[in-house]
Amino acid sequence: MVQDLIKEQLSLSLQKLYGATLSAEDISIEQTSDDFEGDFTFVVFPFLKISRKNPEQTANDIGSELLVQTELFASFNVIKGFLNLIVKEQIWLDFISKEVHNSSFGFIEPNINEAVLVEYSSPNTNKPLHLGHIRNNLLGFSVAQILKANGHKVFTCNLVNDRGIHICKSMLAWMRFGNGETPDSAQLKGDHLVGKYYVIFDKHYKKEIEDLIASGHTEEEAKKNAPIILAAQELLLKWEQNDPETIAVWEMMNNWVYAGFEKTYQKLGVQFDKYYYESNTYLLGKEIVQEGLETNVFYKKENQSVWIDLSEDGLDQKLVLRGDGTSVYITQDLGTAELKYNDFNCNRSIYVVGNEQDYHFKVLQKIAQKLDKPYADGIFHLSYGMVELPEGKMKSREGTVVDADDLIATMEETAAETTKALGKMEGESDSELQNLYHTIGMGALKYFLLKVDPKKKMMFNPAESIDFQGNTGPFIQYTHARIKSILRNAGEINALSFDSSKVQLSKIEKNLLVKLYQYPLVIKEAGKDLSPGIICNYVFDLAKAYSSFYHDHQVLNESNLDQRALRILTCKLTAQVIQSGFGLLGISVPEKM
RNA sequence: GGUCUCUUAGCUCAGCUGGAUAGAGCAACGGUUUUCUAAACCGUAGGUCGAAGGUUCGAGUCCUUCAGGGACUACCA
Repeated sequence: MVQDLIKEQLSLSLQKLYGATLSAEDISIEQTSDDFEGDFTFVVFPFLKISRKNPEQTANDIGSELLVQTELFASFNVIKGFLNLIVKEQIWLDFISKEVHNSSFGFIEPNINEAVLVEYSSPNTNKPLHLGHIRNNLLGFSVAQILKANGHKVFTCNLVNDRGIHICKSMLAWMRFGNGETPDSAQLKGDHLVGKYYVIFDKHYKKEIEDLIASGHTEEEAKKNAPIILAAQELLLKWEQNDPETIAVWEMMNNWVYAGFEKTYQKLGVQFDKYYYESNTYLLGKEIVQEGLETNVFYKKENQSVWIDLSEDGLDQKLVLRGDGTSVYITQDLGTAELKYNDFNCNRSIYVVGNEQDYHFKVLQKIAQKLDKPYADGIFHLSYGMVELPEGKMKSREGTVVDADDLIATMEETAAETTKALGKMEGESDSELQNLYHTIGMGALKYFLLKVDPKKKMMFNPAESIDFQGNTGPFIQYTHARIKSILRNAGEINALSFDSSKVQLSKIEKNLLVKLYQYPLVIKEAGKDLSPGIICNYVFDLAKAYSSFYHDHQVLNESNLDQRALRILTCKLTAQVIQSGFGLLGISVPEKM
């Protein structure tokens, strides 16, 4: 990369002028801001102590030295302590000639030794997926792609929370009020049907609480002693005792849900290398608890419950096993962590889980470290913020959720309406159009969710539908479609080349080439931060740079054939990078729209 | 109460390890199409970066305090 060459040269210059012994890695340069002329900027303020001259003089000295020393630069200018370097145009021209034929431009060579496991999605099986789950799924999928692009061997898994009191609630409601209803008989996706009974349960539960309070009980008592919640708890107990009838209902309803989830996953375009089910793994952690007791990492209280004291680490005392010997959440996670390590042997394990569980994962990692687990340091909680609605947080029980399937359908409808209104796709077949609507609708939704920094909570206002203009997925998809249209009309382009001495770069053209040039760095940065948002911002900038270029420059009608070839190749690489970048986000790009 | 986290334009968000005059999109206003897709392009307007101190040649970015939001702090998962 040019940046590296420049740093080396700067290191040499500083050595020569001031006797400074700085390696290239110690030197940082930045992109020159748009308001100034130049490609790269070197800030000299930190070096005034060794130059013992004023900022301008120092920058000029270094600039002059660089010009004699290397062929890289065309010129430089100095403003205050900022040395702006302009590299020779040939650099950019060589770059496009070379990379336009590289189909994996920007990707790092795979390295088998750097295996990473990404766990994401991890739904409960008592209700359908909502907008928050979509964010989780898209993040997990995208992060996995980004890590692959960074050369890691990546596995993905989904830990399904298929057991517990919440499922029993849906089961109980269905057993009491369902009259044998099935997804087929109700004409409802399985996950929605099960979710329906979760809501029914809650309705009855609330009613019973009200009645109890009316008859003189406190709210707390009422919540604990409502007959229906007691019945649900009894059902859980039966489940744990392997009662055949209970297990049968549980399996049936879970299978309904899985069939429903599968459809949603398909629409979202996510998939997993392996599914884990808590019903299979929830007992595993107990062995680890035993192990920790033997090494005195854990201790037992009088009532036989097992704890760990993390107060020295700034955390609290934490229960790891109940007095009756049943496991809690952390027990299961310890077991699952061990299992995942045995299955995949990854030195890094990323958990894509909401930030409400920050504390839980701190505890999990701490415990693993105290137990000297080889995977302890590799545990990483990719914590993302909640999606909030204008009226606050989403709550399934209260019905204030944006349902995943509904939202996807709405996005596709909007895409269809917009496409029809523009009337550019007349004459295409129905199946192609359906595909296109899906591509555009999902493009809008995915981009909308991924462009926000994962760590931050985000706002979604259902009343204002997701935009298709400006900084959006469809705008970038549209940019791609326009390029493809040019390329279709350009004829044979694979053998195309140009003579650099016969072309000239306008400011806009150069800007576009420089943007393309940055793609590999962007992939690295996104990989380091595990942030799809970085890719979004970059691809948007690229699309904008291209749109400017497209508006101001003719491609196919350019009479200078070398210039024409250069522009066609620039178009080609731009389309390639848009497609590649969007691929990292799980968004596809249409040929026409 | 304690721990963590967030606060940038009317709205939704960018702002890389501290660097030049804080940027986009939407919304508002104005302009651009006989020429490769106007889901586009160009422009105008919009800001004490929550507040106050501090560190630094330089702070939206680092530190402290405060204010306001959110999460967590269960023998729930």
